[in-house]
Formats: sequence, C-alpha cells, structure tokens
Amino acid sequence: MDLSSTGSHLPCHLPLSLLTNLQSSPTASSSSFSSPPASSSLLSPSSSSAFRPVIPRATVQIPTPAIDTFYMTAIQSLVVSTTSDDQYSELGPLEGTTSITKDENASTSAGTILCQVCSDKASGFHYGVFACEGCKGFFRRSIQQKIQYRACTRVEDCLILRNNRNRCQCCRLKKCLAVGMSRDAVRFGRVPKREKARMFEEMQKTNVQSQRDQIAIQYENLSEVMHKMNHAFAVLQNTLEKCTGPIYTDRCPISSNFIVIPLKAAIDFANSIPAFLSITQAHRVHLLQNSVFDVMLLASAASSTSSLSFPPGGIAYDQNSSNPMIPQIIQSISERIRQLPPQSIPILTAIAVCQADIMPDCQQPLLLSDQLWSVLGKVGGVQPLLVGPSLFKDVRSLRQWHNDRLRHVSQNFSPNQLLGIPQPVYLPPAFLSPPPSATSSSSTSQKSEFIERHQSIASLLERPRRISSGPQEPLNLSLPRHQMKVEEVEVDEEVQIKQE
Amino acid sequence: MDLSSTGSHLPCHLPLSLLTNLQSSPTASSSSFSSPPASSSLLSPSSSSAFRPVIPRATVQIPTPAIDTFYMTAIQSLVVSTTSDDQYSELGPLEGTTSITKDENASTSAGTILCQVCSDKASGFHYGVFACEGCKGFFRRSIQQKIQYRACTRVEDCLILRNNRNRCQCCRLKKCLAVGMSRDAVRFGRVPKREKARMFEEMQKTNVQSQRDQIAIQYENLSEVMHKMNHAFAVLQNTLEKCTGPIYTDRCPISSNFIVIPLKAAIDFANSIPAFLSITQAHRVHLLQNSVFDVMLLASAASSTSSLSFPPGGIAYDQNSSNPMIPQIIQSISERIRQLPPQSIPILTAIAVCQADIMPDCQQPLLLSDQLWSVLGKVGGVQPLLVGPSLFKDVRSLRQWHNDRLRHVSQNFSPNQLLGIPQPVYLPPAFLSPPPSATSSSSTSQKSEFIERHQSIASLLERPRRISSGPQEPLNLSLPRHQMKVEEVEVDEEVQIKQE
DNA sequence: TAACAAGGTCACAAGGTCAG
DNA sequence: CTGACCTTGTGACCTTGTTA
Ligand SMILES: [Zn+2]
Ligand SMILES: [Zn+2]
Ligand SMILES: [Zn+2]
Ligand SMILES: [Zn+2]
Repeated sequence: MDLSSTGSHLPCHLPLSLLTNLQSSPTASSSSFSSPPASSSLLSPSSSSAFRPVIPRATVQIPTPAIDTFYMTAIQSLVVSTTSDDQYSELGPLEGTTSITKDENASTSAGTILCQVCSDKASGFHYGVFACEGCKGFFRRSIQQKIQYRACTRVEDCLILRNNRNRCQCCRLKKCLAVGMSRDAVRFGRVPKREKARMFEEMQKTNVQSQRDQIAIQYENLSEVMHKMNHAFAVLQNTLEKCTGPIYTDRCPISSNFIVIPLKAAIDFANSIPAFLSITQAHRVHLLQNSVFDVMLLASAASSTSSLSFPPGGIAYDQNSSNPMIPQIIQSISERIRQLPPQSIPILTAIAVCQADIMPDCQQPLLLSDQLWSVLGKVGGVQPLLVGPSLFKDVRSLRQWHNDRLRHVSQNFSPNQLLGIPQPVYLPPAFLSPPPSATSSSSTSQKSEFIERHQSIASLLERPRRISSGPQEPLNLSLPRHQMKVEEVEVDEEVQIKQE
Repeated sequence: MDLSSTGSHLPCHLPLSLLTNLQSSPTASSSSFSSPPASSSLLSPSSSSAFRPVIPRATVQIPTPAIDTFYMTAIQSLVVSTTSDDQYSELGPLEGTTSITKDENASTSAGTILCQVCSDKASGFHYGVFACEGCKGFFRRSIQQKIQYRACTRVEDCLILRNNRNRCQCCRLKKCLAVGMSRDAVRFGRVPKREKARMFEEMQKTNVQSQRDQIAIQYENLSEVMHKMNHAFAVLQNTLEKCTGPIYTDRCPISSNFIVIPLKAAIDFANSIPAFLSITQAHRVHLLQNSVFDVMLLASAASSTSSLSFPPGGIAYDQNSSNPMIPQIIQSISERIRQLPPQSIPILTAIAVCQADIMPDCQQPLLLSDQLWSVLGKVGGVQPLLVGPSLFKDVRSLRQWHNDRLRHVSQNFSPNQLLGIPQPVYLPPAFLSPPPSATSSSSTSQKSEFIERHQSIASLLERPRRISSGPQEPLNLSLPRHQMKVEEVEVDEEVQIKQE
C-alpha cells in the first residue's frame, strides 16, 4: 500500500521509477504512469541501461562523449544552442556546467538535504525538521514574537519554494507547522549515529516532494501554460507542414534543412513545456533523442491536413520493405488523435517526450509527466486519459518499426555514398563508427561540422545504439538498480549533511 | 479509487488485529508490566538520542485481540481515523507530539530508568541521581564554571521535561539541585547489587512523576486549554441537537448516520482533552467505548434545550420495560448539571471519559483525571468538585440501566430481523458472533460492510464487557457473553503501524 | 578484571546580529 | 523583514580513573 516496503530493498529515492518499471498488461491501464510497452516483439526497449554508463553515477554532469554516442551530437548541439545554460558546458566539460542551474539539480538528486519548507538547501536540523537558514530564522521570529501575519491573499494554498517563500508569510508559517516545525521538537547536540540512516530516508522523501513542488509551481497559471505550449505546438505543426513532402530533389535532403528545421521546432516545443528545462541537459537530450519521432508523428497527425504524410519529415522508406499494416496503424493513430480535444494534443505530446525513456538516475521526467497527466485531465477531461496510454503504445510500435527499417537501410549504405549525394528514397543512415574527431572533447572544428551534421541528423531518427533485446528488458533495468541500492546502503554510514 | 473505498471502513494500513478490540479478561492482572526487566542492567547506556521521538515512529504495543470483540470495531476505527498520529504517519514528518508521547510510554512501561531531572532516558547514575547525558553535562558545566544563569522569566516554576529542558537554564539547574544532584554525591565504581533494588523503586516513583509532569505541562496555558475543550464540547452539543430526535422513520436508524456523526463528535471532544492523545490508542478506544454514553448524556443535559431527549442519539427503548424511575433520574441529572458554571461542564465530561474504567495496566487516565479535577477546581470553584462525584454516580447508574436494557433487547432479536428492516423501537443489537469476514485479514466486501456497520454501531451503546469504577456495580455484568473466547495469546506483540 | 561514572571532545543547533 | 554569519551552549561518544 505504501512505497515503504519497496523502498526498503530498493533505492527509495526512485519510487516513481519503480512504478514505471512495472509491466502493465497490454490493455490500456488507467495508471497515470507511463508503462513501458508490454508487447514484446514490436517495441524498442529503452536504451537507458546503455545510456547510463555515459552519465557519472548519481551526478548530473554532462557526460563526456563516448565513442558510440557520437551520433547523438545533433540533438545535443541543438539542445545546447537553444538553451541558456549550455554556454557553460562549452566552456568546460565538467566544472563549467556545475554553475548555478546545475547546482540546483545536482543537490536535488545527490546527497544534499533540502529544506522541508521551501526546498532550499537545508543548513541543518532546526526545530525538528530540516530547514534552511531562512526558514529557521523565519520560524524563530514567528514564535518569539507572537506574530500575526496578514491572511493569505489566496486560499492559503501557496506553494512555498525558494523563489517565492517571502511572498506569503501566512502560508510560509503554515507550511512550517505542516512539516512539523515546533519548539518542542528541538534537538541539541551531536546527532546520534543511528539517526543518520533515518535522516537520510527522510531526506529522500523530502527531495521527491520538493521536486514535485518545483514542477507544480510552474503549472499554477494554467492558461498561460496552455497558451505557451499551444503556441509552440502550432509552430511545430506549421513547420512540419512546410517542410514535409517528397524530397526527390537533386540536393542533399539534409542540407536543405528539411530535417533540421522541424527538429528545431520539436525541441522548441519541448522547451515550452513548463519545468522541462529543469531536467538536466544531458537527460533532456536523451529524452528528445528518444521522442522526436513521436513528437513529429503526433504533431503531424493532429494537423488538419487531410492526408498524413509519413514518416514525419517526409522521408520515404524503401517501398519493398514496407509493412502493409503500417498505413493502417497510422490511420488509426491519426483518427484517435483528432477525436481528442485540440488542447489536449500538445499535452499528450509533451507526455510522450517525458516518457520517452526510463532513466533510473533521473526521476524528474516521471514527476513531470505525472504533472502533465494531471493537467491533461483538467484540460481535456477523461477521454484523453483513457485514450492516451493505448495511443502511446501504438506510437511506440511505429517508432520501433521505423527504427528497424532505418537500421536495415543503414547497413546497405557506405558512408561515402551519403556525403553530397542526394538520397531520395532512403533516409541517410548513421555511420556505424564515428570519425576520430568525435572522441575528442574539444568542440568540433568548422570544417568537420558539415560532415558531422549530416551524420548526426541522419541518425536522429534512427534508434540509439542498443538493439532491441525483447521482453526481457525490464530485468536488465532492474539489475543495475539493485546494484545502486547496495552502494547507497554502504554510503549511509557517512551521510554528510553538507553544511555549506 | 479502490483504495479509498476500502480505507473508509477498514483502515487498510492497519492489521486487522488492531481493528478488533483488545479484550482483557476481568481477571487479567497487570503483572506483566510490573515484572522487572530480564536484562541485568536497568540502564541503557547505549541509549539513543533524547530526541529520537521527534522523528515519527509509529510502533505501538497492543494487546492481543479476542475474537468476540468484533463489535467494537466502530469506535476503534473512528479513533484510528480521527487521530492524527497514525493517520499521517504515512505522510511523514507531520507531527512531533504524539510520537514523542508514544515513545515515552514505551520507555515508561519498560524497565528503563528515566532522568530524574527531565524524564529523558537516564544514562546512569550521575552526581547522585539518575540523569541523562544532557542533564549530566549541564550540571557539570554549571559547577565547573560557576555559571550564573539568567533569572527565570516566570516564577521559577518551569516544569523540566526533555522537550523544554533547554528553555530555562535557571529552572533546570534548580531542578537538578532539587532532585539531589551534587558534586559530593558522586559514586564511583561498580554498583553494589543490593542497590539495584533501591534503584528500581526510585525508578517507579520517577516514572509516575514524569508522567504527571508530561500531563501538567500540557495544561500550562489554561485559557487555551479551556478554549479548545469548550469549542469541541460546543460542537458536540450542536451535533447532538441536530441529530437527536425520534427516529421512527422508514429507514434504518443506523444507516441514517444519526449515530455515527455524534459518535465522531464525541471522539473529537475526547481528543480535544489535552494529553488525552498521549494515552495509548488501544486504551483510548477502551475508555471511549466505556464512556460514550456518559459523554452524550452530559452534553445533552447541558444543552439549553428545554427537554432532554433520552437516550442520547434518540434511540427509544421498549416502552414496556421502561423503568418509571428513569425520567426522574434524568431530570435530576439535568438540573444539577445546569446549575454548574458552564465552563466546568466540559471538564466534568472529560473526567467522565478518563474515569470510564479502571485499567490497571495503564495509569495515565487516572493521572489525567487528577489533572482535570485540579483544573475543575481552578475554573469552576468548589461547587463542581462537590457535585461531580454524585453526578457521576447517577450517570453510571443510568448507563448501567441502559446497558441492561439493550442486552435484554438484543437477546430477543435474531440477526436477520435487523438488516434492512426499520427498527423503530429497539436499538439494533449486536450480533453475538461476528461474521467470518471479521476474522480474515482481507478487507470486507461492500456487502458485509453494511452488516458490520450495523453491528458495530449498535453495540457501541451497548455495554462493553466490563463496567467498573462505580461503587455499586458488581461483577454480574462482566459475563454477558456466553462464549468469551479469551485466547490471550501471550502478549507483547509488536504491531507495526507502518509509516514508511 | 569488569562494570561504571567523571570529565573531555567536538559535531551541531538555538538565538543574536546587522547589512541588505 | 530577511537570512548569512556568529556566538553560545548542548549532548552523544569517548577516554580515564575508581571500585566491587
Ligand atoms: Zn527553507
Ligand atoms: Zn498564501
Ligand atoms: Zn535529563
Ligand atoms: Zn524557569
């Protein structure tokens, strides 16, 4: 009934990941959590386990590019160039990225304890709870002078976060009391060792909750949120319509920007999702790499255009290998989407991004998708909640088929064929081995940029490297988790609350 | 959705054993608590933090339930669901007080020696008294540097408990000296065996005193205390007036919530008694089961309504068996109550709850009623002190008669008559044997919920097994049930209320 | 010796301070 | 009024010395 039992033997700061990892039956589940597709053969497994080694354990640093991740550079660079915090990452691979924005994320997922009131960094255990200096002082003042704060201007439901904790004293004090701050709960002196384990657990729960709040507060003004997402989504649709169509030209399809521009629009749409940018850049890249196809498909399908061109971006497949079922699936998806309330489609697309893959080392996407599901219910009613899961399942099937196709195609090409030569029928495949320059961490030179770009963009719509391993994938996922758990337990002894 | 429905009538986070009430046989003695601990040392040198309870830990010791007490489920569940500690412990850090007290109880009834200064767990014999590490260090510092503490901000009468021992150094040092701490009283070396006995006696006295202090400290702010109780009492009266009246309708009286709602109000009133919640939950349930009648009677009688409807809840008795004396008694009670100062009536009612029954294994209710009597004197003067005892005597007589009546009634009913059929005259009796579902740990079905509810509520106003504390109330009532399956499986089962 | 208390130690929290 | 920083304790452990 509670997460505690599972948390006792699994990393307790990943409850959502655990839930998500549960396999649900192929029939649509009403769970708000995305479930990985249950059908074994069609769908691509998550590549998270392959992705994991790239990211240093439990930190959110930008990974140093590994050899086989070269082809992800395109989305990476697009994400980097459209986001504000990437300047730092170009300056230095590690330390530069850990500046302000990063720091917040890092403390969230790493071992820093957060204030239970405002989610700022806690300076210690004050009045019975972990609290920052600000909330500690605020509470002390509140109880010393019997301060009567002005009543809340809202319904006394203000979310208290670091940024806005001074806006409503009433709600701040209320939150202080709600989390258990009390003069009776003071603890002096050295912290008993036995308590440290408990404190650590407490911290994990608090951190998850604070992440939830961080997300929720960005959805307070729902109409503004919807406007922002709708706009970005419309731009994306518009872009797709313009850039879609047969590309039987004599120019290289990639250089014509027919792909880059929609890709940019897709990323812009993702960035328009409130709180999406609070996900680590590396994880954003990963999510986008796994969901561009879905995004474009959904956006295309939702367009009022009478015919849905497929695949998105206008790339045609080898006719010989076409699966006769595919048009049918597309048709079905398209119909179901258009039956939904128009406002719900961007939200569904946003969910598709957040649920693109399961990343055990990053739970924010799941929390964000929780929030989005709730928004979906508010905006679109029950219908999208019911249709959504099965829709995602089919989209994923399609994505899988698409990737397989591309992989097959890519094996029939040599790199030399690609460059400079128009490829009217097939999507240009990724290189199976990256050029030497990719292994260097320095920024690519101007000269190689063109080549790289071709390779990168082409492989975008291909699958990340790991080839489908079938239904046994969940086991693969759970194994590394278990190992993580062991590590953490050992670390428990030396929990540092990190004073400064 | 499914969670909420089961949770409504069967708190699913509790083991079933907690729902069915404890049944201590009339002959059961409290010997299990008075036996000395098995360990050779009375002290726990490795004692954990004084503030350990600050972090919620919902472990409660409850006696093993017997099977024929099924009908007590209703109050039990109401208590459980209206009490914050168990309810919110899942959510986490929300409280401090209840778990503090709970922990206190545990250490009190176990063989741990408490600090004679602050009632924290003592770490040994320091400076001539049993003292915790904190008071030991405090006293050492006080005598090493001859510290002159700032004078007490009150009248130097601060109660020193572990939660507030740091608020007034002056009074803490005073208390240290008062209990006999002295540099000259140091004792070195191993403790002679014969002294352990003396230590043990000391411990008992200290424990009682510390419990007294624990209670007294919650009555420090008398006006706040009175306000809280008065409010809850007013709500109860209001509820009773609304829900009282003949229920000769075509609907089953119980399903109309005419009883559940006042019951809830009565429990809320009990919970508003300061320090009442520091009584073990199981004991709270027992007290309430033995006092709802009194509470409702007193609350009704105190209402300004011209006519007192009886019995509370509007349930009518068989007219044939009415005792002509009854109206007279009711009238007398009502008159005497209304002569009292209005503020004293809630206190009297609170005393009725605490003195509902004598529980040899739990002395807190008696200590609490001592405190309440003292409050009664402060608030209402001598008059209530004089009237109270005789009043209680009559109320108990009435309760007794009421119970006899119900018991008689219940024997003339078969269970089948009850269900679905309006019972305008008689209070529906309890089943004499519980349905099979009560023994299973799975949640009851919707269908059996109705039955269960009827049984439970009905038996609320019937007599629990033992009536006592009245001088003229003999044992004959203690054997109403044919089959007292007293399977007292050896005690001390630890029940995890499960929090995280 | 083992058991046990005085005294020391220092990680930590309450409360004060004072620019911002 | 806020909160980073500082001062003043506090008390969980540890070391040292005493006694049955
Ligand atoms: Zn804070
Ligand atoms: Zn507010
Ligand atoms: Zn003490
Ligand atoms: Zn004082």
